[in-house]
Amino acid sequence: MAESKITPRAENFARWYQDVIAQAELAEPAEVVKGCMVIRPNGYAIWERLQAELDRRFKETGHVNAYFPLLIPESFLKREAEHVEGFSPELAVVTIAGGEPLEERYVIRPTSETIIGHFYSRWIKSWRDLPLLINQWANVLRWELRTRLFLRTTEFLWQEGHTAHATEAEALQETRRMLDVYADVAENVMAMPVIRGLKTRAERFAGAVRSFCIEAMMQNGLALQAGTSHELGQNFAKAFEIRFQNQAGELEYVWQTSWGVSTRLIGGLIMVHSDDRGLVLPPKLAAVQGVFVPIYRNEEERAAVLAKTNELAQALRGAGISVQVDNREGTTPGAKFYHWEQRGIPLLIELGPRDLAAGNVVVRRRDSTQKQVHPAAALVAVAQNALRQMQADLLETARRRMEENTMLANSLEEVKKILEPATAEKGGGKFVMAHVKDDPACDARLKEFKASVRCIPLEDRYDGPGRCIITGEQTPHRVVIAKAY
RNA sequence: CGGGACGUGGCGCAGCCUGGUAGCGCGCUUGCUUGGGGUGCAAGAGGUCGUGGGUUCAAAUCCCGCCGUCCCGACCA
Repeated sequence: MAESKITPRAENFARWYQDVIAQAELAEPAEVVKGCMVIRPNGYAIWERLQAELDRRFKETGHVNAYFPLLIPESFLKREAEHVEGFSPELAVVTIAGGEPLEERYVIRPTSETIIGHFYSRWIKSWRDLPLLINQWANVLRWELRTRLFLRTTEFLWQEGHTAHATEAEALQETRRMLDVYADVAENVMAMPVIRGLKTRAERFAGAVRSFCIEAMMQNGLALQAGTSHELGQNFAKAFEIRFQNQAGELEYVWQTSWGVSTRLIGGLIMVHSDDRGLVLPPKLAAVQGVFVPIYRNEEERAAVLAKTNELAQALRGAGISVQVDNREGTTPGAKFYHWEQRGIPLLIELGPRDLAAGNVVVRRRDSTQKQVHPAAALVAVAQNALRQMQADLLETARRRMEENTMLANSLEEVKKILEPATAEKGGGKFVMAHVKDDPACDARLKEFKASVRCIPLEDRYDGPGRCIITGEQTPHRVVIAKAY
């Protein structure tokens, strides 16, 4: 905490981001393994809230949780050609165990398609076994060259859903359904607007037929892939011999999907909402939605103020709002205000002798600089309303920012010009909508100036055919181009 | 792996150029004080200066090696 009071983001966005994490006590770089992180209780509470929201939706869609091994025989990875090619550069491999070199090496899972495929081949025999809808909460490890807390760490926490279906149509439907679940959580829980889309062939998951994603815009205009849902076709089914007997008695390969979101979401949350005073948590994600700061000068006032504070806190809890009373001694109210602001608590509620005498409370929303005085008797309704409104406002603000920073371009030069000032600084980045063919050669051209096709949006507002700005060929869609994390 | 910077109490840094046996801010501990936006004062605890070697009467400081970290690029949820 101390002296660093959050670097103004305009000065250095990367530094600002790290400061928010530090001030809010969310995470630290691990000291033992390069590029890993220690998620502190404040950060983990956010993850638990996300888990709860996701799990609830998974249950509604009929998924069950299971767990598969951390170590995967290297030969499993090699069975799907594209998959191993895509992941081998970033694998950590176990070569020695029990004091001796292993005859077969194990990789630490970068994702679990292969080992789950291995078991699915044993579990699935009949059409009656389908669909198989399993989710796993796990840690995975990818030896990335560069890391950034939450956004790209060597080890990260995620959920990975792995499903098997009898038909291609059903698998596609599943892929889209889970993409919608992700968009729902991003927008309605995290208040982070996203664009649903399809990845280009160059960007799709190694081993997938098609990859769908949700893309979000950070406050500096850079893009963040916030979740993916893959249509795996029969690629892994063929590699792992996952077959079932259909109702006609014929043996068929299953159609699979996989989908995941990770602790990266927390990074996105920070970069979308937080400000120079620290973290900003949307009410639905805050484990603690409100904190009372009692104010008093002497024992008599202390007793009266604390009594009233506790009474109001109970009333809020009774209404389903999670609140805490900051009754620490030896810390001044001002210090407490800063403390909770940095940690993103949505509502700050002051109660002092003046309020007590007038029957009031002072309420401030984290996303506002204004204090508002309300009758204490109305606090429950005021708090409920404020939390609801704050949730809506955060989404609206972020959505407006994304729309205002999205522009159309009709040539590669225009794209380049729009993205040129894009640096790590606030407002530098943009989303550019342009016609680009789904062709690896086009992806390569954009890469020349560090941009990429983030997705081919599913929403139709930017839709419509046109000529590719690179090849001149007719393409059916405008795509989202941006610089990304 | 290329290009840059940096390793000094828990955190952030100064000291290094011009060698003389380590200092500041924050945090922490104790006491008083204060309390409606980071109270103030006082007294404390805490460091073999990343590491190995060299030069020297003497090295945080100069020289060489190694290790590690961060930033920029290639890779990527």
